[in-house]
Amino acid sequence: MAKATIADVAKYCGVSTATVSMVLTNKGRISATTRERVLEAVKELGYVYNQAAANLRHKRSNLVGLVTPDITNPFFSEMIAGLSDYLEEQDSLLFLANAEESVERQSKFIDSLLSQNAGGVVMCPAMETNLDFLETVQSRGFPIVLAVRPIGEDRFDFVGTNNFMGLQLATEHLIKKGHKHIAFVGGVEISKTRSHRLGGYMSKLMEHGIPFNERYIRSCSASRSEGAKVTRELLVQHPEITAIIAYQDIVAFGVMRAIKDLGKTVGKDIAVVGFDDVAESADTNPALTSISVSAREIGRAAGEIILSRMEGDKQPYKSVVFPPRLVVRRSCG
DNA sequence: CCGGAATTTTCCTGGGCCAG
DNA sequence: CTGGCCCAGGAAAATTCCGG
Repeated sequence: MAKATIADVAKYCGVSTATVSMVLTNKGRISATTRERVLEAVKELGYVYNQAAANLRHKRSNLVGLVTPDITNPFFSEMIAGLSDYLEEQDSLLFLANAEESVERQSKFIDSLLSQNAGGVVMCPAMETNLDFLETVQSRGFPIVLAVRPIGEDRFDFVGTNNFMGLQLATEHLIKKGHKHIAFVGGVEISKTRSHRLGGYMSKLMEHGIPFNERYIRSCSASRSEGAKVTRELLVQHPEITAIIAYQDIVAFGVMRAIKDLGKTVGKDIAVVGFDDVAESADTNPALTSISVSAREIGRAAGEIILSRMEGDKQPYKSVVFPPRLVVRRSCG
């Protein structure tokens, strides 16, 4: 049995499809009796409003795509929660893609968004993303909002945080507590975000006349185990280190584990600061001091921009940058 | 009988029109 | 006026058509 359409409803109660449509959308002038009959027929036939057909008619779409490099990363989960909250409030729908840092998967996803008549996309672009491709897509009327990953802010709308400042806050905090041997663990070398954070770190060292030691800088992928592994090596080679700033909280969890494994105490022997202020960070033992970047807010703001672009907002590209905050917990003593 | 061309179907909307 | 219908219109798949 085929799905009921507006025509079935119309036939069932002896009116035209136009009338049914007007009842369903609360437009036009419909008598109360007709309205009731139509609604009853809808219930009787189990008719479900076909939004896709309506969008086709309107030449618009309520579908928004989201590309993330890693949905298992709690930072992105938070961001997605913010975005999907907002879209839901606005009766829009989210299409999610987990691109895993693959440029191919990313562009394939954009192709399917286009063919699904989606209205736009929020992207946390993969690290080697080709901006020309995105710009072409955008110039053909498919709005794109870049989020989190700071690349090409001047050619697209952007929502994110100030990574430079975030690491300045973290570094400053540790320096004020008297630390001189502060390491930086995590992130992958090609990441622009990482360079910004490193920049913030170095600027504060310099400001306080602390020599920069490149052996204190270690990269690793975004996982606990990697963070732990790298930290074990680091601490064995450099026992003078008294503080570690992790590129992100997940890595910080690994850092803390490694410190414990080496028989030292987090917050007493070695201070740890994370980045992202993921929910779990308040619950670790000791709780993790972290840089909060309001991932939810970033998600919401991205949603606001993409929907307004989809409605034809032609203003120049804008950047919304949420200032990071230092959240002090026990991991720094 | 084939392959490409033309038409219909699928869904819904809304301006304009018409009959009480 | 009021209440309701006609019909075009939009993309692509499904179907029909038609000349060779």
